[in-house]
Amino acid sequence: MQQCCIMKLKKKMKTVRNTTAKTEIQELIANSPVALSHTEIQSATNGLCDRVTIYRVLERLTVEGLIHKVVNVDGVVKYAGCHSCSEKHNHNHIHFSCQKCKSVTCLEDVESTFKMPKKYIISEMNFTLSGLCPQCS
Amino acid sequence: MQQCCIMKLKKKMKTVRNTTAKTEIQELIANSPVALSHTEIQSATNGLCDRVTIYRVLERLTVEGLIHKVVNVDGVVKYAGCHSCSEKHNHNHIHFSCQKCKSVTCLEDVESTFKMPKKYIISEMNFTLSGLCPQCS
DNA sequence: TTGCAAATGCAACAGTGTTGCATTATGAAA
DNA sequence: TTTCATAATGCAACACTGTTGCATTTGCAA
Repeated sequence: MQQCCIMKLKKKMKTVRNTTAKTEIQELIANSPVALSHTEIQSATNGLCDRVTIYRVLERLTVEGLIHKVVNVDGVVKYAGCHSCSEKHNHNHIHFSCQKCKSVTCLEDVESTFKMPKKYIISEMNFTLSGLCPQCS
Repeated sequence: MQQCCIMKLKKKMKTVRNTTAKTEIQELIANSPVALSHTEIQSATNGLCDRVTIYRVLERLTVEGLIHKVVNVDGVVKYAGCHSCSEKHNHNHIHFSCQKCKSVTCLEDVESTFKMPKKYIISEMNFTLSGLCPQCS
């Protein structure tokens, strides 16, 4: 009886499946030097799957910690691959948004320091700089 | 003749008008301890003016440098009053977004330092921390 | 008080993201 | 290899956010 219940619980565990859409989108983001928006991914995949599927794949990849979700200065949501997150998944680096070519890049080697004097509990950071990237300046 | 031209040029200069909507929205934001979204402003003003007018007033106030436009970690656009910008209008301070009560506050006394090793030209910053505010922690 | 044009209201539109539901297809177990 | 539960997808429809055009209203300077 007890074992029966455990088996039932085990069966309830969600198993992750690898699909064409998921694989291609993940590779696209991983191989891109800049962060990509949903629209950009949709154009790049070119009818690979439905608009909604892209949203759901991006959601899944973000939850699984395989990609970063970055909100731009303009409020545009972009997704970037985890390049230096092999040891520990880390969202807390600075992103740079170019005002000319609209590219968003992760500045994973730039660290920011600041002191919080008040009783705030920090769990997430989104530091975005905006200006001109080396290509456009 | 010369003077005529100058007068014509002067006439072309856009004059700013103070309207009920602009005044009330500006006061609402100035008196709020947290940054407000368009929806929150719409609810607070309660039919004072059209939805579109609020967008246009917010745009105008931002351009005139009377309020700050802040993009949240979630991508939600909020507007905050300029409290310590009397001498010099300054957008480049840290904002804190509470995950519990959803409030966004300006941490104008917290300064951040970082070093940029690459050839980036920085013109704007959007530093947003997310977590629990003193009231919710 | 008059008149220019800044500001508004309304309608319509575009972009982004979500949800429900029927259908497809993945991968583990038989 | 085949079977099958269910994860994942496609489609339609919806909600929310922000924009644009245009006729009308209203602030303010002359």
